[in-house]
Amino acid sequence: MDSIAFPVTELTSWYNANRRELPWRETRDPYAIWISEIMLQQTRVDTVIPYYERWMQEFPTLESLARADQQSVLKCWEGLGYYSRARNAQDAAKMILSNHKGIFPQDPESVRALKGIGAYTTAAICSIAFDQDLAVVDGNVIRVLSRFFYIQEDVRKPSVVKQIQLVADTVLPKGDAGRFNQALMELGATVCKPRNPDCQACPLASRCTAFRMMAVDKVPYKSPAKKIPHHLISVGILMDDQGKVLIAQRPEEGFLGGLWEFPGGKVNKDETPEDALIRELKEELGIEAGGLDYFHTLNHVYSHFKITLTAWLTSIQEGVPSPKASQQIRWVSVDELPNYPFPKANRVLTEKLQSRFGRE
DNA sequence: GAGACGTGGTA
DNA sequence: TTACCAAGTCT
Repeated sequence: MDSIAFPVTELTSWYNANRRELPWRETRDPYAIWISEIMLQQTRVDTVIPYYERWMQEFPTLESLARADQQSVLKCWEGLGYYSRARNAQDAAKMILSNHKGIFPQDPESVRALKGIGAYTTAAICSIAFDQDLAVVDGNVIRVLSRFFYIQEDVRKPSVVKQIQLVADTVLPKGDAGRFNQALMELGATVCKPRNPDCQACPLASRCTAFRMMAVDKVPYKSPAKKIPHHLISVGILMDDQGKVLIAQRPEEGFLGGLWEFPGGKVNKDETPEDALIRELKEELGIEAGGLDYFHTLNHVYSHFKITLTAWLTSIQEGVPSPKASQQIRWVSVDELPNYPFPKANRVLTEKLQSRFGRE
C-alpha cells in the first residue's frame, strides 16, 4: 500500500480556496460538530443548515440535550427523517453525562461506543474536533477514491467499502486529517458529483484513473437497487363533539418511533379502504366507528416502501378508545397539532385539518 | 451480508 | 414519473 500516491497538496490547496462557509465549520466544539455529522448522514447540506441552526438554539449544549424532553427533541428533528438519529443522539448525550462527566470523549473507542455513531462519524468527529489521524469514508470519499484509483467493484458491498477504507487510511496525511477529510468530502459534494462530474474544475483530474480512462460515468459501480413495495393505507380522523381529534403515538423503537399519527393501517387484499379502517379502529382501539366522511388522499415514499394513504373523518359510535400497551393516545384540538412531532404524511393531514377547522 | 430506516431534490 | 441519490448506523 506504500506505493499509493495521492496528490494531497493539490486537494487541500483546492479546499482552502473553494471551501463553502457552513455553520458547523465556524467551531471546534465537539458537540456542535457531532450534531452536524449526525444530521448530515444521508441528508443534503442545504436541508441540514436550517435544522442545525434551530437545534443549536434549542439545545446549545450537550447537557441541555441530555436533559430535554424526548418530544421536544423529536419536534426539533421533525421533517429530517431517520428519526432514530435524534433519539440516539439524546441517548448518547445522556451516556456522556453519566459516563464521561459531561465532557465529550476523545478516544475513538469511547466515541464509537456512543449510540448512532459508527465508523464514519467517529473518524469525522475525532479528526475535525480533536486533530486525530482517522480517515473518513462516506459516500463522497467512496466516489472520489473509487474514481481516482479506478476501483470497479460494487460499492454497495461492505467488503468493498472496507477496501476503500484501507486506501483512505493509507492516503491520509498525518497531522492534517481534519482538513484533508473535509477536502475529500467537499470535492465529492461539489465537483466529483455522482452525475455529470465537473472534471474541468477538479484538482485531481490529471492523475485520476477514471478520468484518464474516460470512465467517470462507469465508476463507482453500484448494483441496482431493489424495487420497493407499495401499500394502501387507510387512516381515521376521529373527531369528538368538541372538535378534538384523536392522535396516537408510535412505539419508541422502530419505524417513526415516538412520533404521532392518526390511527389506521394497511388495507388488505380483497378489502376496501373503508372496511380496512373500520377493522383497524376495532383492532387497535376497540371502538366502533361511525360513518366515514372522505377527507384526503396522498402518496408518500419512505425509505423501503411507498404508500397511498386515504384519510377519513369519522367519530366514535360505540366504545371508549383503549390503545395497546405500546401505544399512547390523546385527544387534542386541531390548533394544538403543530406542537406534536408528526411524520411528513401525517403532517400533510394536520395542515389540511387546520385550514378546514383551525382558528386561523 | 442484507434489510430497516425518511425526506426532498434532480435528471 | 420513476429512479437515484445525500457527510450512515443498527440489527
